[in-house]
Amino acid sequence: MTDADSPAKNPEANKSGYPFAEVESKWTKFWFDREVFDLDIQPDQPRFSAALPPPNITGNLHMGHALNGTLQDVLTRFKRMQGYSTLWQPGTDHAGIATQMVVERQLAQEGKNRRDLGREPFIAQVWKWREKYGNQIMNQYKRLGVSFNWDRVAFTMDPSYVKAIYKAFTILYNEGLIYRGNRVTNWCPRCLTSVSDLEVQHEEIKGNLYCIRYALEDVPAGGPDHITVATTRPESMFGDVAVAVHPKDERYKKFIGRRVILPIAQRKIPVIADTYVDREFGTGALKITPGHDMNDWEVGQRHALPSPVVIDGEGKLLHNEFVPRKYRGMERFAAREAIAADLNAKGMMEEVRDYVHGIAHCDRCNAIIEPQLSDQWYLRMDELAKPAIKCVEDGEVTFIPERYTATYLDWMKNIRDWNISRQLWWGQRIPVWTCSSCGTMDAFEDTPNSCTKCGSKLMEQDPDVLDTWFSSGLWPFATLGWPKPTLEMTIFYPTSILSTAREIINLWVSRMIFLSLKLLHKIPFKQVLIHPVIQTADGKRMSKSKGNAVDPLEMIEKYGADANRFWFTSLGIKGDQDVRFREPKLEDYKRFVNKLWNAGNFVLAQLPSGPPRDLDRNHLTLADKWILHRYHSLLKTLDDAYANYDFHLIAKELYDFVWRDFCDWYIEIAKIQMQQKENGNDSKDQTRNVLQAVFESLLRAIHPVMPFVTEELWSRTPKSPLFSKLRSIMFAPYPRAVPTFHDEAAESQMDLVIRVIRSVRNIRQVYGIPAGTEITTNLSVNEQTERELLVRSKHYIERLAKTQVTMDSTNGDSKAHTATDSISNTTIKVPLDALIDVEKTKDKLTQRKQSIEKELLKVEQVFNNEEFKSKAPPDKVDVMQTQLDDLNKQMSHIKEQLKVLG
RNA sequence: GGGCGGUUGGCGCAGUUGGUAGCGCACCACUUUGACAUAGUGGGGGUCACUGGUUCGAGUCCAGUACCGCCCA
Repeated sequence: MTDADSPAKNPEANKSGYPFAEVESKWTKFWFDREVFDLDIQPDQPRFSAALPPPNITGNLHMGHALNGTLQDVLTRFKRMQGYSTLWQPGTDHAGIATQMVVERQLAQEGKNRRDLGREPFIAQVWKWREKYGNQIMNQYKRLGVSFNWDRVAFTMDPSYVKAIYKAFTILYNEGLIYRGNRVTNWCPRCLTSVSDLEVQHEEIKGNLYCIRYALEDVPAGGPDHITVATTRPESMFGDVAVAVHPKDERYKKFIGRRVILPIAQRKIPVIADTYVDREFGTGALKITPGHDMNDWEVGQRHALPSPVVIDGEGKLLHNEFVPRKYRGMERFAAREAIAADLNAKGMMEEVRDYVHGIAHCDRCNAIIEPQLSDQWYLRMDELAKPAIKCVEDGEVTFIPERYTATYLDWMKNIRDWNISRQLWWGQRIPVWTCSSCGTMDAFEDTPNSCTKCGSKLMEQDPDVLDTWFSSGLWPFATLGWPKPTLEMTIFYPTSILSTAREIINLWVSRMIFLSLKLLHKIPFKQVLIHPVIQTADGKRMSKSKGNAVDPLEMIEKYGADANRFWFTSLGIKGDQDVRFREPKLEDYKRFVNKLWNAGNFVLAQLPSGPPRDLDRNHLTLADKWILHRYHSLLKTLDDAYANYDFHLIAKELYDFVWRDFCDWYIEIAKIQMQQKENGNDSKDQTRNVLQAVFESLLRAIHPVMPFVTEELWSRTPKSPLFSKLRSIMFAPYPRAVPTFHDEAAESQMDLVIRVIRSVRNIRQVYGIPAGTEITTNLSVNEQTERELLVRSKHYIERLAKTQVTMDSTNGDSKAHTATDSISNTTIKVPLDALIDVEKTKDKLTQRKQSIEKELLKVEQVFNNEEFKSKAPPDKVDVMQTQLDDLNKQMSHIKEQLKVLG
């Protein structure tokens, strides 16, 4: 920093307002050069720790990241300033499917695919990609000014991290919690892998309900010759093994146990009874296709039926004995059309109805999921879920807002076994080896040299990789070095909070909880903060594919990081579950930063260089006491707001204090005081001391929310030598409310002065008195202390209401036109003389009279109710009485004035 | 189908334990006064979605209805 950088000494810089881009790049560089973000463990201090939900390496920073990053940063900076030893763990996850897809797309452009390359070279290619682009999102976070421990950015494919995963896997495997299962899973025919229940999105699709006739093998005399089956998926019919009806369905009872002939294929299949069938759906008769439907698979298991597979991994009909020759190799939707047409031609298609239903889509590529029978690794959930439910029910882990507890518990209590294998190459390969000689299969933390049973060197590793969520499920402890007993684990685990989006509660939060409880016998975090979702201005979900997503980096460039952070903070935690993006808000907060900047430059210009002097508490003016009182009240409110994660309150309170109390009132009064001789002393020095004390401390109070502008201003603010030694404002103590600054009297006295000032300003405007015109205000006060207060505060009123003030003067009473108002025990009179337009004034007064009448009516209604007086608490009655008196007084003044005007 | 949110001036939202409805933007009028026109000052604008209940008193508590949205099946 040189003097030339200082806008306070460079008026030209002021013209364009706060130069956020320069300030941000300057301090980002400074912070990283000085390594302020490196972990600094102070074992004897209280601890605060959090793990950043690791973004996907293929991703770019979006609004959700920016919001969540800001909220965590606000908390972390706050705790750090409060003296906590803090750890905020950043990093990324390897995103199996997403990353593999990106690299495969790259290969496709060169006309290659991953199989041409082979597994090892392909993985090498992915690593190359990751070295080049994988840290993009972390760099984008820098623009937000987040105070991660940047020296410890982690990655789920780091060697130490992979060790943790293999450790976790073998523990679970050896306890029999991981098993190989053959069942129907969600299969993505585009990604060519299975995915878990949570990785499919149900979307409403307009389709058809096909009602197909399955002929009965033996037609009973006089009876129908077929059963009509309703299905949305005729293409899977060659895999049918039964027709199911409800056992109590009178229509079909007589067919149970008989056989029908599968159309086209001409295979005979039984009619079975199962309560799974919904009698209301379609015709009440269902085709059962265990190889391609999860519910059908369960029905098939119950009835010991086979599970033929008729569609392959790419969604094409198979070349096997179940599929008639004509359809083999046909794409599933083409096959649907062809089969429907053929059934129709044969008179087997009874009806085709329009039908809207939810269809599972792949979360990653949006292809329609093909449920398919396959061998997968599963994590057995019933035993793992129990303690995970208990720790939340017992309040060991709490959700904020509390209502998300229900979301979590509901999921945990109905949890199903988790498919943890993926048919991909990018990821942690499942650490299970099978001996080619003796067939022994086992899990290993490290690659085995030979079979533990027969000693053979011919060991073959399972080809699949683990679900990415399995690895991110270990995030809070694997990043701290588990299973090694590190200092970080001892000090910072369990972490203090986890802040994340609600859509990820089941996908990630729940998995971290049960894995941590199982592997470490500890909860991973004490609190889970669920932040709102940012929607578009018209309340739609932002999505890249729809092109309606707002880029936070663009917004940072346009409005500055601090303005964006202030906005994110104002969105809070406890309010709505959804909030809307509205650019004008960023404009507002940009102005707010500018306001603080300008106020800062004014204050700094007033202060002498060198360390500040202590406040002389015995020589404070009313306004001094008032601003100190207001400031310490603010600190108290902020303290409570932080404790409750009321982020929107933090933003609102800071905004109001800076703009209203500090700028509008105190700075304006400080200007007066710095010109005024008071009690024979020059009050300038004392006012400067108050300005310095409040402003310097205020910067620290704002810092967690807006690190850049506060760092810049604080670096130029005179402060105690102790503070001057610090590398950054982020290491300065967060200000605490000091009770001795609490001053109710100053609050109410200043409030009265402000109301008098406002009354005079109002008279000026209401009567259309031009700004340049001199006016005189006469105050008559029928109460001694109030009178003394106003005499003492005369200079504030004169300057801020632009008027001369006389006390108890009769001068002006003789004038024809006088504006009158009353506040508390004070009557305010402004002689208007020929300054006004009589008709216009009468209109205004009549208007005002009407609005007071309205208010009076309301208050009187309450007050005249006898039951109110007898049943309401006395202090409430007093308040009402005062209100009533005030309104009556105002009313009589208006009536008087109207009379005067004729 | 189950669970959960929301509905307050033109727009976006605040409203802690029930006690004359607030804020920002926009709007109208006045002001370029030495921190700031990205500003200052004043003003207009709402029967708090609807119905019923509890209460002296309901935006606030209870029950139901409607609409919008989210999650799970």
